[in-house]
Amino acid sequence: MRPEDAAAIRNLPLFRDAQEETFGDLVRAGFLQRFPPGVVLINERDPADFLHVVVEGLVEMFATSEGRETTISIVRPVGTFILAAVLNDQVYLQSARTLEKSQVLMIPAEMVRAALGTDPAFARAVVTELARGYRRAIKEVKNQKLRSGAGRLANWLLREDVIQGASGVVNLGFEKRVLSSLLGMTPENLSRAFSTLRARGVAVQGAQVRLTDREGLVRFARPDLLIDSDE
Amino acid sequence: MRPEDAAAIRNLPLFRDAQEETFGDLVRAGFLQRFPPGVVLINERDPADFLHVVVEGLVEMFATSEGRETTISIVRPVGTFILAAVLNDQVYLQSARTLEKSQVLMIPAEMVRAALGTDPAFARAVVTELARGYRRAIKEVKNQKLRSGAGRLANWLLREDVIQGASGVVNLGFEKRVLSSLLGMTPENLSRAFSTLRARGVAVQGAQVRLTDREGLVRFARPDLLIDSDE
DNA sequence: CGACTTATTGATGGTAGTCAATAATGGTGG
DNA sequence: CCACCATTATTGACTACCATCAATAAGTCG
Repeated sequence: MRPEDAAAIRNLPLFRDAQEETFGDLVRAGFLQRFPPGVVLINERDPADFLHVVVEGLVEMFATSEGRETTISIVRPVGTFILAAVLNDQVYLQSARTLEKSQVLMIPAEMVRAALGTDPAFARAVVTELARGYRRAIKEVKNQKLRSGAGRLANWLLREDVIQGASGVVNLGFEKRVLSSLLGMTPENLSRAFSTLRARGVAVQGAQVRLTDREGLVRFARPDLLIDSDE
Repeated sequence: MRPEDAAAIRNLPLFRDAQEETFGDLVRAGFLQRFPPGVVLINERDPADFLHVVVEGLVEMFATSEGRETTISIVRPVGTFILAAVLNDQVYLQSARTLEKSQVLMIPAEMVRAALGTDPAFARAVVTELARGYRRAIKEVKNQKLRSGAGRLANWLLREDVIQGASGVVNLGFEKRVLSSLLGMTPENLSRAFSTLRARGVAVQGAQVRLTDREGLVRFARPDLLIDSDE
């Protein structure tokens, strides 16, 4: 692992306050692996063997049931996934696949659970991280139950614009097919939702989306801190 | 508080492994209050001041945005709510109101956070409980995104039947209006979903639902362990 | 370049939301 | 206990949103 990657992981909220020894143990026990795009890293229903940290690339968390599939979230560097399953020693609820060439650190679940007992600061960080994930999931339930497809897209665009520097140009980091699944609609419907937003100053050109009327889009989207904010 | 109530709370996964002292501190610092039906106990957007334990009665967790409202979950005795907001010292994402005459133990958030640091067993239980809540929320996202209204109703009925003793008779514990909101549809649509399920042996009579063709209902509902199971 | 995947657009059907009217239910006060 | 009233539940008609199917266009990658 490159030193700057180790530093980035160390700086994650989950590891920032951990003791040096705890962090060292976890990273030493972990495997850093490289994967090409499109590789399934974990399968729902499998027992949770590793905590995963996306060091580089892009990972899609998705779930299936009865032949249908939906994207739950996108994990960018440096982010972790499936902490909950690891902690309670359960099966994964979600599958994960790489969307790009990616580098993933895999830490044995047993090590994570052990560290919980020996490092109170780490335990506290785990609590914070879990609570954050829980609240994110509740927000997503609200997003799905209280908004239409176009509303979800509009709010996603506004949020993504801020994340990318509020330049008014959003770069979709992945295929529209994936975005549609993340937003809970079909690809066809996403196209139509984009058309609907054209009147609100949303101009799509390939993977680039220009927001030319932020005010108007906000009026339409009606962002809600209790759904769209990070905290 | 009646001794049997204290015992029931002590037996909650969240408190079962806590030290006697921790548990005593928390309960002594708490207020046990009685509320009539329809009282709003907490409001989304308010800072999280208390961890709530439903000792008796029934509490609806719900959320609003832009004039729309949806039920997120129903908390029965003995269950807790809004642990995540309490732990991270944040505002509530959900509101809570009593559906029946209820008795609620309110434990100051500060006490809970303090106990986290002094009682490792309690901290471990908090981690488990948070992970459980997180996974429940992810399952609800899957339920909403992967299933139709009638599918959600069918699976809810099957699950509720098991909870109530698998007698084939489900007693709705609250108004259909609330159930419809919990399942993510309008009351009118819930009525129609019940009609749809009549062909699958679902007979509604007021608050009682008789399942006369469990096999057929299962074939229609296609329950999924990764959505419908408790763990 | 050519084959394959992804994106868009149109046509159509189904699922769900809204509005309105009526029936059933439940709580309250007499 | 009953009558009354307010709320809830159901049903119908209509509309809006979304999924599916199909065809074409646009990218992408070997």
